[in-house]
Amino acid sequence: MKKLKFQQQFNLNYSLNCGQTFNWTNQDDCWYGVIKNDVYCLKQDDNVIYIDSTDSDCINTMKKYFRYQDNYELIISCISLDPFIQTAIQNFSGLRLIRQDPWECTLSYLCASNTNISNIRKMLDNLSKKFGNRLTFHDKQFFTIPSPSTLSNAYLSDLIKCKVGYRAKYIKRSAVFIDQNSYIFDELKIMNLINARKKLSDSCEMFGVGPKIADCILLFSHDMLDSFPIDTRILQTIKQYYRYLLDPEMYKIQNDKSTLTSYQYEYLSKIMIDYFGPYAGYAQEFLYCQYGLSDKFTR
DNA sequence: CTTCGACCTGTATTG
DNA sequence: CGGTCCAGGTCGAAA
Repeated sequence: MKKLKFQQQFNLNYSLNCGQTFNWTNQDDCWYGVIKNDVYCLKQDDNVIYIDSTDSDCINTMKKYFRYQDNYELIISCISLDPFIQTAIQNFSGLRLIRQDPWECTLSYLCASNTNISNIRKMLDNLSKKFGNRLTFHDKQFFTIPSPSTLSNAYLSDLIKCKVGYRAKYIKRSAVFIDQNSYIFDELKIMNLINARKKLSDSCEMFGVGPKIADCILLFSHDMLDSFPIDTRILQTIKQYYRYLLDPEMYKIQNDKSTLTSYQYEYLSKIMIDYFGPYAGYAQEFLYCQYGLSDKFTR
């Protein structure tokens, strides 16, 4: 059992359970999860997390994973721009962005289109059980996220058995592409958000990755903290609370159920990033959580 | 550029 | 108990 003390605010539950990452489970009063090829068991007490793991270097892994070096207070002060987000920040104080492995993140969000969080978890769980490596820890079984090369060799019919539906072909083709072009993730890291999003969603063979999922990949696994993924929740939030930021001439998103065109997406993204600034991604995460919370209360 | 429908699946909501 | 809708969107076709 090792300890990691955060100097600034940190909340393990919010950070692991807010829909950034999908392969942590709460068992026996402890968060269990797999990163790369190791199992981690995490508990929080005040600003200390207690770590039990198969990873001998788990402290450093956790520091990277939870963005230990981020100046949280500074980031919060940068994005605390209006009463609505201030409320969200208060409700979810200690929520942090997570730094995921790029392929794990890509696979997760390939599963995320047009579905809900519990289903995303199931899809990833099925994929890991069928194609990942089994790990044993605390007499429990865990499975690694399957590698690009494993999934590139998988039969489409076996992927479909994992209940991923029409996403199977996207997963297969993206796995083939990443397996053969793994340098792409390094290339993206030195690009700016706009170009990286364009590259991921348009110009490389990442089928199933549009602008929203590209933004998630860039925010959660490429350190692009300005990335502001716009999903249905965030779109509703913008419509309700940030409509005043929009140019009424540009804002023609009246019909509720229609999804954003890429042109509209890029416009809204630019507006929100201009507003929230270089840490817009943190703002997005608070707004995302706030929407889920208020949703529960109004039901 | 936009609009439209199709798309797997599981749960919740209707009637 | 069966239809229907919706959930962290994307793709391809059509005008």
